[in-house]
Amino acid sequence: MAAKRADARRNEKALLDAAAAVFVTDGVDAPVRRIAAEAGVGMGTIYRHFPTRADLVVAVYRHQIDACAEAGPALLASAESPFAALRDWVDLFVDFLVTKHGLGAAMRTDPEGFAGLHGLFLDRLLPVLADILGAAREAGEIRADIPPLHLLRAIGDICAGAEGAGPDYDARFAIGLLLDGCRYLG
Amino acid sequence: MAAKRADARRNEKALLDAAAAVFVTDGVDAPVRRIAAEAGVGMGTIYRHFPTRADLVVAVYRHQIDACAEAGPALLASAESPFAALRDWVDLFVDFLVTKHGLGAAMRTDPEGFAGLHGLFLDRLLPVLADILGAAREAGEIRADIPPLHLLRAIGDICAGAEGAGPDYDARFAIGLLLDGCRYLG
DNA sequence: TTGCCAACCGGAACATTGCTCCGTATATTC
DNA sequence: GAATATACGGAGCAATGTTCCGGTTGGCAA
Repeated sequence: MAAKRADARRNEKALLDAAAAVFVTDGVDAPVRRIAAEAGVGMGTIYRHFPTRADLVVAVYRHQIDACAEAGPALLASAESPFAALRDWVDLFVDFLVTKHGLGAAMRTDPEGFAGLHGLFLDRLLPVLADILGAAREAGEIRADIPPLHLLRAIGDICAGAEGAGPDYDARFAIGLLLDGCRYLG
Repeated sequence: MAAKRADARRNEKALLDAAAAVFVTDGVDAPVRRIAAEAGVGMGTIYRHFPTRADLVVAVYRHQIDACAEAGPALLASAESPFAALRDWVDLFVDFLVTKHGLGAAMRTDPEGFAGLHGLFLDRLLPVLADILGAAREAGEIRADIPPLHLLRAIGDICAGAEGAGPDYDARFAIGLLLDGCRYLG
């Protein structure tokens, strides 16, 4: 594992910065050429560093996902109850998602390509949500049969769909409904 | 309003049939050329009859949406309770959505273009859902503050996201959670 | 410091796809 | 059967993803 050349490292960082900026304004579907231009590099360079668009997306968002994951235990410790912690953490997750224009649609259009990002979500966030759900279940606040995967996906899908839904629609209401559904004991 | 020429009518029907077939196999994002080829017409013809892809999609799915809308009152009359009718009708809606590969992603990628389809959903389905929700509310089965639009969108988004989610994920579970959330009284 | 080579870069070139435009063909009418 | 309006087909343009290779440069050895 030889060290990369200095120009390679420089270009990689330039690409990450450029991609982060362009993703915010143009969404994750932004043309490759635009990202390359923003970074001041050629087409070849972007494909050499990030063979697929998903590789670039993963690299850009990885630390944000990590931050969300790491906030879980703290919320569980500080919140009034496990269910309150669940609400807080879901809020955090939603905050992350709503700024990612087109991410959901992109992941749906090209599921194979985004397997890496999908895996990142599952590896980092699913255990955190599972812990919080477990605590809430033990406290008797929610039903026993809520699979964390189902809750996580549904929240992600609702956020993805909320984009550009007009001002009279609030994704958080539907997500609140979902969480209330977890507490419906029948 | 002069009558269309015979060949024009024939081609329009050929296009609708071809589009319906191609949408099932390749999704609503299928290349225009493929649909034109399947119908045995040229590029110009498809764009003359259906200026935008959404026009074609709307034409293909309109009667399916109508059928779903018209089933609402019957379900409300025959089901055990308004909430049971709600569940039945949502099942119908989900059945419709899960076979429309890529529809959700397409509507998200190009919200303006699919305004027509979106309007169709709102015009035809929203009143039906509103009626059912109203009956359930009057029966005291659900909360009073559930906006039909929010429920409809959330269901659509979850279905859209469920596509290609792997065998260990069931969109209907999350949707059941959503409906249970409607009955959580607090 | 200088020279060499592997690593890296840039962008031209190709493939796919959405969409338009116009010369040609045909249905309809008289 | 001729005239006319309508419709058709597909070539062509633009945007974008992706690959490939000749040229360039950073890092190391002498």
